[in-house]
Formats: sequence, C-alpha cells, structure tokens
Amino acid sequence: MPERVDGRRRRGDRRRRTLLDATLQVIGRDGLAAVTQRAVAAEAELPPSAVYYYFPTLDDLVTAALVDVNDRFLAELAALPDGDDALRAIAVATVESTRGRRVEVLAELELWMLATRRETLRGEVDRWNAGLRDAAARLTDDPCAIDALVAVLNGYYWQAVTSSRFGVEQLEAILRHVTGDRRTQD
Amino acid sequence: MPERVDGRRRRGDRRRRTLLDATLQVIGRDGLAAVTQRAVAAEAELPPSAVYYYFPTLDDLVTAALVDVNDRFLAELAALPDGDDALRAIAVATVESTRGRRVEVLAELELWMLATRRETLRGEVDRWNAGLRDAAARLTDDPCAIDALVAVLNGYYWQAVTSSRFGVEQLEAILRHVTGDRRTQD
DNA sequence: TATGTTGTGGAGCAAACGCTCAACAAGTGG
DNA sequence: CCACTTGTTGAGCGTTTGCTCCACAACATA
Repeated sequence: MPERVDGRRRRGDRRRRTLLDATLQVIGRDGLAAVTQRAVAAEAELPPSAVYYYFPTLDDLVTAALVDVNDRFLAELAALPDGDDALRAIAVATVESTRGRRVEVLAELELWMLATRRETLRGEVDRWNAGLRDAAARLTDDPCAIDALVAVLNGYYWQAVTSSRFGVEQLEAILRHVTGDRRTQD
Repeated sequence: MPERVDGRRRRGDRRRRTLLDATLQVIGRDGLAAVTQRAVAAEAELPPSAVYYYFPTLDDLVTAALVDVNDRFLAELAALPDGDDALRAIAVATVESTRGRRVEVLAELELWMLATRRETLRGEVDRWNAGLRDAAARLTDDPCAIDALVAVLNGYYWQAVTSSRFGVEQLEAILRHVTGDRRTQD
C-alpha cells in the first residue's frame, strides 16, 4: 500500500532533507561554528525562515544532521560482505568513504567533538563504536586484536582527513598486520 | 646573564600567557565556536580589550593557542625514555595525558579539525605526525607496524576523549600486539 | 623632573546573530 | 464554493559578535 500522503507534507519532507544535507555541507566545509540560520539557508537555497519552520532551534538542526550522517555511515559498514574478502572489503570501503566524501567525514568527526560535550549525543558515539567493533570482529576472534582494529580504523579516519595520503594497499597491509595475517602484498 | 628586561614587557608576557591558557580552556570546555573576545577575557579575568592588544585578531589568538598546546604535547612525547621500557612508557604517558588533561586533548583535537581548513596550520599537523612516528619507531623497525602504531595512537586519543574507558593495561596490550611482542600480561 | 615608550581598559560602532511573528500561499476534504 | 490544515515567507526584535578608538596609567631613560 503506497500510503497516500498529503502532497504538502511530501514537499515539506523534501525541504527538510535539503536542510539536513546543507547543514552537513556547511559543517564539513567551514566547521560547526559556521552553522547559522543564514548560512544553512543560503547553502540550501531556501529563505532563512524556513530553517525555523522545520527545526525548533539551530541546535536541533545540528543534532538531526549528525544523527543522519551517523546512520548512513553505519548502514554502509553493516552492508559490507562477510567471509573471506571481509578484510579487503573493509579496507576498500574505508578508503573509498574518505576519498569521495571528505566533507561528510569531516562533519562526522565534528559530531564526536560535539558529543563529548552534549549528553544527548553520547548515544550516537556508542552506536558508532559498536558498529565499528562489529565490523572488526569479523576479521579476528582475538579481543586484543579487535581493540587494535577499532583504534586503527578510528585513527585512519582521523589521518585520512588531516594528512590524507593513505592508499588502499597501505591500509589493507596494516589491517593484515594487526589481525596476524602475515600474507605478503603483491 | 639574566638579560635585564623591561618590567612592563615581563608583565605583558605574563598576560599573554594567561590569555593563551584561557583560550585553550575555553576551546576544550565549550569548543572552537565558543571562542569570543568576551569569553576568553572572562576566563582569563582580564578586560575584553586586552585580547586585541596582544593578538591582532581572534584568529591569531586561536592559532597561537593551538601551536602552544602542540608544542607541549610534542615535548612530552620526545622526552619519553628510550630502551626496554619504551613501550610501557608510551602507554603510560598516553593514558596519563588523556586522563589528567582532557581539556587540553580536546583542544588539540580541535586543532586538527581547524588545520584541515587552514593552510597556515597544516605544518602543525605534520609536526605532530612526525613526532608520533618518531615515538612509534622506537618500538619496532617494521614500517607497516609503525604505520599501525601511529594509527592506533591517533585512534586512542580519539576514543579516550569520546568514550573514555581505556586503561593502561589495555593500551599496552594493544601496542604489544601490534609490535609483535606476544609476551602475556600479568 | 620632563619625554618617550609600553601597557591598559571602558565606550561604542557596524555587522551578524538566534529567533519570533503575523500575513499569506497552497493544498485537502466537504 | 467553503472552512480547515499545512507550508512559506519577509520584516524585524533584542542580543552578541569582532574589532576600533582614545584617554590614561605605568614604567624606562635622561
């Protein structure tokens, strides 16, 4: 059943999404401090007052945008194939997600900074860590290696955005090193 | 030779330092967005106009503060003992520096976010990575392991500040795992 | 003491800020 | 057509922002 919805609501939801995307773009490009009613509205090509129609306060906008980007990252992580190629798949996906979407990754990182100060966002950090741990647990059973993998992946996101010169091969080699898979690279 | 200096300049330098410390405190506590002339002045218990006497713009203040915290972290890293206990020393120092100085670590992390957008701060990130790599290179010769160690340590700072539940033993075990030292923990 | 240098801080301006509001357009159901 | 709901918007309020300015205090040199 296609669930006949109000045409007005449908368009409204689209504008809501546009605002969310614009917010992520602003955060990733200019940082959290640059998120203002005017800046987001300009990025979304919407009148400034639209912001406060869809979100009670600017803070709610930011929170919603960050939950949104977390959702997408975790969905991507969870969708990765299991089995033999799991390690390479994680390496490829991680490198891909930082190469093509630098802005989103930067926004995601700013979420964490914010989450350390906002009690309400703490849950999002836990979700991220749990998702990452699940992915790491597919590569090894050694709990210590899992810890190391989670740290490596977190560190990778960090370095990729700041110094950005890691390739797939390098990351894959590191992951293999940590999991104890001493197979050499071609 | 004690280098007889102008008493006015001496007091001025002290106020400069006070402003730098206050800035780091504000950044660590409330984030980069909270750094305003009034907020920093209040934190330093100085009149607002003092800020613009010592720093041309707010941006210069922030930059100076972040270079400052980088200096201190790197000095600490470089001062770590070499030799047999190097690994444990790094683990202990890393955990210590995140436990006792959460605010400074948070400020340091914000440097990175800023550095990705500010060309002038790019050098500071390179300094940090080089320092970290030097420390890691004392633990192993395997270049792949060094990469892994740098990523792990970066990831650790990240996790320590956001989820904060890593102990010395856990970090030490991870480092040993990555360096290939399979010695069991007591 | 007189003269120059350095440090100090309150007042305040122009711009940008978060946010409210009241008027209006667009769509829905009868 | 009609009420009714929902979406949309420009004007603008009170506040805060980054930053300037200028009168003046503190100190150094002579």
